[in-house]
Amino acid sequence: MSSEKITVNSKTSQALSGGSKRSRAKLDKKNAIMQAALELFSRHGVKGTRVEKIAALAKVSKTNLLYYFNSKEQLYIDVMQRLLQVWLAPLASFNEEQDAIETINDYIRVKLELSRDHPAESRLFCMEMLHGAPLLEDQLKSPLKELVDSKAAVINAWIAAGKLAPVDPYHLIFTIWSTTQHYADFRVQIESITSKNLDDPAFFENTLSNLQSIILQGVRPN
Amino acid sequence: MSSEKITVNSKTSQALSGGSKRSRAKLDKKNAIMQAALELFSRHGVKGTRVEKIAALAKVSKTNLLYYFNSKEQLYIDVMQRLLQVWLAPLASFNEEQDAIETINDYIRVKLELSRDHPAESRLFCMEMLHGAPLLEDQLKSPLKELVDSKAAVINAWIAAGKLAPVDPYHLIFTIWSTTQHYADFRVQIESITSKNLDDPAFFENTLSNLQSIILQGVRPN
DNA sequence: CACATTTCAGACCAAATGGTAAAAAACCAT
DNA sequence: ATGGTTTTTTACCATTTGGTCTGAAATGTG
Repeated sequence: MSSEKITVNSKTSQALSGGSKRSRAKLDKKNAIMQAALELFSRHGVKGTRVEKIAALAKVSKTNLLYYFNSKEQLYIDVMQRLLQVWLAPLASFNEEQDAIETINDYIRVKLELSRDHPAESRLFCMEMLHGAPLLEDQLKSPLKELVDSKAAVINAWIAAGKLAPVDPYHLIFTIWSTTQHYADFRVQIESITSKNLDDPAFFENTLSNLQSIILQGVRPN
Repeated sequence: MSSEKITVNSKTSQALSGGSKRSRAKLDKKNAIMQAALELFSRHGVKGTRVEKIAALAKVSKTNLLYYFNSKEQLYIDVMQRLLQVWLAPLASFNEEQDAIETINDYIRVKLELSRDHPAESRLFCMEMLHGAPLLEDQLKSPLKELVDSKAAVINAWIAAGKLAPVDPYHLIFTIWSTTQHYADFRVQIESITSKNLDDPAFFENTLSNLQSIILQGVRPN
């Protein structure tokens, strides 16, 4: 009860007086905690992560963490909430007026950059999916479907205009999602097999051009 | 100690007298437990799964489960062990003498069938990857790399013979893995967006032909 | 600078849960 | 049947761990 009120108050004060010394430190700390939580949740799952470990990684005490977030579950929800914003943004750039091939190439690049720069987000999203995405039911169901539907319409328009080969837009989107995210989620496997990782710029470019080539041209000769 | 001996004895008796009433029931029970464990582990992770729940799903008592498997961790290891055999088998069919296009098409189909028929296996494998695959370090590192290396050589031979467009074989394999497994691991998302699932034969064939088309021909027109 | 308010850390608690001990039941060969 | 072996159950324990309580320290303000 009381702690809930505190959380509400803190958010309000942040929103109102964004620059005070206190609320600044508070915000920094919350961010540090969420970052640490994201890292650990995405590796070990929510159940597999001890609050103590998150606190240690964020360099705060366990009690202090619980002061900012009412419970581990609440922290998880907050982390997922923020994650979704980052995660669903890139797709919005699909636009009928743009060049089809270029847009797809760019999208593949952006998604692969996300895998390189935000692997924890990718893993956590993936893990939530494996769990059956219980708490994304509302978040995802309606808004995501509408977003994808609208982008599928764009792709269909490209196809109708002869800019793309006939393909089911949904499967194309799934293909781009899966191939790019794979490099974050299955990183250990990929490193084990190739002895490289996406942080190596050469490997990144090589990966990118191969994915673009496969998705655009395919592997059939000629 | 003593329980370990029991396990060894039981395995021996199974191997020697495969048909006795007891060892038969025992084997059935172990299978039921492993199946239940696979299902729950793949959804909630090892930490997120209570032994009691596994037992309930397998219709045995918790203690009885612990009688067959020394610990939850041991059960997990056994489940992963069995899973790996199923999981890595299909790749072995790649063969230089076979037709390149046909082999790849077949492989995509087999992998997609696995996603349809063994989604729990796919999820558990995926989850283990997200965790950093700690216990696959030895299981996977060397054998898998060698297997993939040898198949990459086959693909390179196909390319040299003009049967395939020039592509990095590793990225091609990763692409096939990621796209097909995606339909098991992100099932909820895919169902949410398309309102279909792989168990629908029409959707399965549609998915299959789209994946084959993208990977072989790409989406660039003409 | 003194007082009120916010923030923190260490001790502590209680529930959840993996695992054990020992007895009871089921089973099988002789 | 019966003696011994294997499987199952009942009762229980010990640890882990999310979360709270309390007193102290830091902080901001009139």
